[in-house]
Amino acid sequence: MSKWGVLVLSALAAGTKRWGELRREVDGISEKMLASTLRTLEADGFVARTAYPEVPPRVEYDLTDLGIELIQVMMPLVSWIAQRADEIVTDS
Amino acid sequence: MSKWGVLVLSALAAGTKRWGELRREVDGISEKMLASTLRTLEADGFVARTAYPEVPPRVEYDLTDLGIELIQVMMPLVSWIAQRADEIVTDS
DNA sequence: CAGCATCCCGAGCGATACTG
DNA sequence: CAGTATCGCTCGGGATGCTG
Repeated sequence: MSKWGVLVLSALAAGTKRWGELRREVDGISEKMLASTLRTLEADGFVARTAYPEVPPRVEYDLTDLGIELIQVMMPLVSWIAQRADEIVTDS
Repeated sequence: MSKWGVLVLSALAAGTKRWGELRREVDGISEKMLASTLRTLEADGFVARTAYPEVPPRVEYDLTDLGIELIQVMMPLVSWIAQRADEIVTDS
């Protein structure tokens, strides 16, 4: 899982999100990357996708139980890295 | 940090290791990847490199305090992934 | 609105060979 | 023993344009 996976997961940690919201909230992500990231996360069972047969179309994404477990064990690491970011020669 | 970074860090968690030991213990890593991984980890301050001016040359690697902190927050995630590996469509 | 298709480029990385 | 040098290919991922 890439950097984008972590960011999308973090965004969804706050609750259900629509495609457009994710696109806006996950800073710097392209449509292509958001799409493929979501497909991967869905395939891995971390997020659930719900499409509503409406016009205009509405699609919602939220974390599965597995996804919730994942961000819970991932959060300590992420915040630790965030805190230590200054001391570390950040890669990108 | 890549997959190799995690594996090398994990190997060093058990204590000081020499180049050859790491090469043998980190399964599947090439010399090039071990070299560049170690250089990155050293630059980021996670591992310390100690070269002894002997013949034949001997170089030892061990975790710094920062590196120890890192694997401590990383371990829960790694072991969680290891446990759930079956349920997840593993990528590579 | 929520995507998919295509082109393209550079970083990542494996294999192999060489060195102090 | 502990690396460095070079080649070549794969793949992430940005830009752009199209669709139901």
